[in-house]
Amino acid sequence: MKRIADSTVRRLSIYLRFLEEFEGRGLATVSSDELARRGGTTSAQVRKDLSFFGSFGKRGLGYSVPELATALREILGLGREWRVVIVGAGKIGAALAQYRGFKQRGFTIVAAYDTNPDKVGGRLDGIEIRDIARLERDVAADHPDIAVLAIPAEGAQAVLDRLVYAGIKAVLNFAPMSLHAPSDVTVKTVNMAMELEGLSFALTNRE
Amino acid sequence: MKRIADSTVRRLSIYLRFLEEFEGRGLATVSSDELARRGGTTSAQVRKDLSFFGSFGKRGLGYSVPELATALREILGLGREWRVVIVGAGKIGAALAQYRGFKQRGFTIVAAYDTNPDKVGGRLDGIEIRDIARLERDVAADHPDIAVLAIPAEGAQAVLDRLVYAGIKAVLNFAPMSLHAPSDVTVKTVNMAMELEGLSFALTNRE
DNA sequence: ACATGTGAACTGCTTCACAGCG
DNA sequence: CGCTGTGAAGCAGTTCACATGT
Repeated sequence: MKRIADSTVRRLSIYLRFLEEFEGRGLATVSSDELARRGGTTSAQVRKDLSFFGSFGKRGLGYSVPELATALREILGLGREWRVVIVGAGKIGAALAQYRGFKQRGFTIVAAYDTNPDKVGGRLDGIEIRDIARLERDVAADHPDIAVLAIPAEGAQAVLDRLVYAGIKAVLNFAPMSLHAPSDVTVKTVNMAMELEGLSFALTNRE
Repeated sequence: MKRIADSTVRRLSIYLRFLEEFEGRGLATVSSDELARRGGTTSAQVRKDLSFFGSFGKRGLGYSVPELATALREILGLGREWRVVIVGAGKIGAALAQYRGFKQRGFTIVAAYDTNPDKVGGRLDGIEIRDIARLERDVAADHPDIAVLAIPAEGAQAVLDRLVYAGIKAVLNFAPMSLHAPSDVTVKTVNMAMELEGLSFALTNRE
């Protein structure tokens, strides 16, 4: 398959969110223009994004809401359950563990890991907190699909290396750090510090 | 000033993080190549990024670590304190309130807001939780610089509108929602659901 | 008539490659 | 000589505009 831009995938997520809202309201069809207005983009962009994957609309009419929603779920790989482990049972890990958006979209948290002996054996919103020493063994045995890194910057690269070695192919990183991984491993970093500095820059440099 | 790409600003944040690490280790100079390797980019990119703001290096030698760090802090507007309010005292709000990276970089949380009467009057890591009804009045009186939205998707646009009306110019949004604001208001959205779907897509569509 | 699907044009970010300077 | 700073070239993502199908 042709390489798809990151920005395109992100917009597909947005479109899907609106389509689900429309599904809930029982709307039958939607136009690229309507999706664009909601998502803060253009109708041409919407059509181009979809065109990478096929033709989902009817000329003169628009898109069938349920059909397009189904197609997008298929494209985004949301038809199946993804098994997620959270590494780090601190505040961020805890916030993630109880985040309802996970389950809702087919992401099941199967375990959490921490170094702190006081936390190990406890639970995070019902999820077992295990000793991080077991990380490799568990990953090799359970084959989770995605790991979420919710640990301080210092240890992040080392834990990522261990996860990669154990066979993990997708990582969501909350440590404020650039991480390096082989090209067959996808790493997405969410960095609050960076976003705040972006706001600081915007506030400082406007005419 | 010439318009600076978002990607450039994000990389400046990354460079600054490395420079601070180097400062701590007492290194005197660094080359664009070194910064590039650490940050997962190219030396040409590093030099181009910096070139938008001036000439900070010495040919044949590289950059003075403390000088470049100072310059970047200046560029990013980190020389001053930014006053932040958090809207939403749930799990995400709580995780943010105790996040040490804020204070460390000059972002001071001055207040938190919530609708829940059980929470109002309480504290979040020492920060007072106020009734959200006071939002406009407080913003008008205290002039915080940045608002962090840590509330469910449903109410997010309405609260953003109130913040904009009250005069806020920078918002960090954690609600899984596309938000619309006037062009003089900078909104950065951190959307975990979207990132997870990006990972799902990557796992699904690789050859 | 209306809205999609898509080549072509455009815009802007990244990479190249080398002149310039310490 | 080594590394920066920067025009020029290359490339990728966005926008345009219109032919196409209903």
